Amino acid sequence: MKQVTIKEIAEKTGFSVNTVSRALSNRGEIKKETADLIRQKAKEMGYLPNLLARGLSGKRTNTIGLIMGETQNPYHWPVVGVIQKELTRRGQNLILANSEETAEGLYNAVSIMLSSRVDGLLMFYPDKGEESLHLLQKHNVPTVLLATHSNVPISYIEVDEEKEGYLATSYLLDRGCKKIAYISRDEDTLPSKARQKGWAKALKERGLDCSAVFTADSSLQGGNRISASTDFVSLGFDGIVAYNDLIAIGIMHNISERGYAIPEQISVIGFDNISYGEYSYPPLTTIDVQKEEIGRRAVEMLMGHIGYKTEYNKVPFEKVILESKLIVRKSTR
Amino acid sequence: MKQVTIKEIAEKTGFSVNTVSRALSNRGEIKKETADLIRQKAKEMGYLPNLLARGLSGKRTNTIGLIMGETQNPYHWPVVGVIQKELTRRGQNLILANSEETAEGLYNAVSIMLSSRVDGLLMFYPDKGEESLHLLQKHNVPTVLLATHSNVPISYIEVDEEKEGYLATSYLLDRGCKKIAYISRDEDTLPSKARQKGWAKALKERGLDCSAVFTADSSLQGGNRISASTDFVSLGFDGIVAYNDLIAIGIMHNISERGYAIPEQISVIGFDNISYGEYSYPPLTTIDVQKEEIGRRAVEMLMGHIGYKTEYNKVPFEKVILESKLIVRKSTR
DNA sequence: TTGAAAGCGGTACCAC
DNA sequence: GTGGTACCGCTTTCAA
Repeated sequence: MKQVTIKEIAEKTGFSVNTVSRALSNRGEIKKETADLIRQKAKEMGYLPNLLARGLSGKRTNTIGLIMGETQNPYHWPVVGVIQKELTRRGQNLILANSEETAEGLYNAVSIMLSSRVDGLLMFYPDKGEESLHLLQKHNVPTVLLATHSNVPISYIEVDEEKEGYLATSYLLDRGCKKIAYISRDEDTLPSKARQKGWAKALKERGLDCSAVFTADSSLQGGNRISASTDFVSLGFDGIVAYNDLIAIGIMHNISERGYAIPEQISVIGFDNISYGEYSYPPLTTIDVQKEEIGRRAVEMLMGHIGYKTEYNKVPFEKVILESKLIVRKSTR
Repeated sequence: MKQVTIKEIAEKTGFSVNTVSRALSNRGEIKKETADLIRQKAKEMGYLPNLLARGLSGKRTNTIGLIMGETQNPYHWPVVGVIQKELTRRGQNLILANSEETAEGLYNAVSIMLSSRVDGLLMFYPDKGEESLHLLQKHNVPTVLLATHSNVPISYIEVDEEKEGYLATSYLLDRGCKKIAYISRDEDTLPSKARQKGWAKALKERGLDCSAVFTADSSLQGGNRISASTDFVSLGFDGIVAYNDLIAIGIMHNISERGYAIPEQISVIGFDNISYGEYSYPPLTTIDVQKEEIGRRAVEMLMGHIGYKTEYNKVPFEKVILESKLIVRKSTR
């Protein structure tokens, strides 16, 4: 079907395109009856605004870009879910792209967003590809980083991962663990390093050795694999701090398969509090990151920045650090 | 930063906007040196095409819409993942919207897609809101439904859920189960009904009663809850066919907590083969739906339809039914 | 092979 | 309050 345009509505109603335009975007001075009549007619004709045209001529596109990385990590979805909801609620549309977790992929994704003339951008930043961030800055696009920060002054909502690592490790220590390994993620990312740092700090405080660092893919399989190739229990470990829940659950699976008892012989703790953790075997003790809150705050902050930008033509720098808390379940003694 | 336009490039290079346009979208006749020179200059100036303008004047937007429902169901993630990858590979952009799983939400989502002038649409159809589908038809937008079908002639990729239900139930029966319950999802959706039908068919074939239908939310919690309020084992059930893996895992969790042994006292089987299933306790026997394949085929089909439409100005109707297969793990005897 | 000019569907500014 | 009109940035005839 040929799309109905405001011009056609103008012809049918006898008003000018200008008047029709204002009636349909309820803006500017216009008599109420005129507006009602036009809207009525528009509805009848099945009019749907052309967002491309609107975005091209207007100052804003009412479109926000979201760049994801690991689509398969359950951690991200609750964040994406609230972002979607919050944006819809505010009448903003959403364009999605993926960084493929490479610098090049990120650059492409950012370029697409820029080309799409998004009003603002939300991204899970894979802490590589600073040039992408510079590009963003150059184009002056309001951006909020989700659950990370960068060296470039771009706003972000994040969590204090080092503190999380410290919190988790201290808990294991308090419960009597003596030899605790840290499982980092494959590509050493900022959050993984930060949690490791917190882990090391807690161990050092008690005069313990902090060299037992292993590496796994950020996935259930990754956890399973590292445990399959490394028999933590027989190596004398009685505690494992895994970079995230996915890895932790993978490890637990393998440890149980080997016939060891969790938490009696070894405690396992993860991070993120993904929904599945409550249903793993045993239910996973973890550090809860306020995922929904990250999404909500990020959208709020972004909208604020967009407003600020349209007013003063510069985008502010702002940051928020959210508190995480321990969720004790059954994988730790 | 002010965006660079082709007009500016035209001024700098001394060519006309037309020539620049063709050089940048490598289209039409143009001397190679001219093109190279223009592209070079464009790069230098940091030119990024304005997709809004391009979409407005051209025939296509190179943008595909994706409408999701349950963002939180892991079942969807791999599908979305490949869709994203496949679209990126083909230079297509992605707009995301959510139906909130209501007819109204779906209608809004579809409207946004139409307003965004997407070339094509992919959707997880929550089998309600036929009017949304009619709207789509009216606007002649190529659409492929993911993992469902509808009464409206719109193309789809789906699985034969009834057959799946039959397959799962028959397996339990073959392994000696005598009394098998079906857990449907809260809102009786098409796939849930279809699997139930298959379950009933298998039972009837053996002259068994098929009235034991319970209902749960499509979530881990939902499964846990129904099992918490209904002690299946003490009611004499020795088998459970759950609408999906999420519910199945939730139920297993609760059954284990009650102190019953799976599969010795009761077998549990799910559908979808989500990644958690391999790591649940016990590892879940399930029916594998080819999730990546659904995404891949859907994109392929959609692109085909878009091409067809630009040529003949009508969108074809096509359907694909994918085979599912049993994955035996440890939750069934 | 290249250029001029007319849209694409809206918005916004300036008259009336 | 309403209408005329010049754009927004790009593609697409049609000429040259």
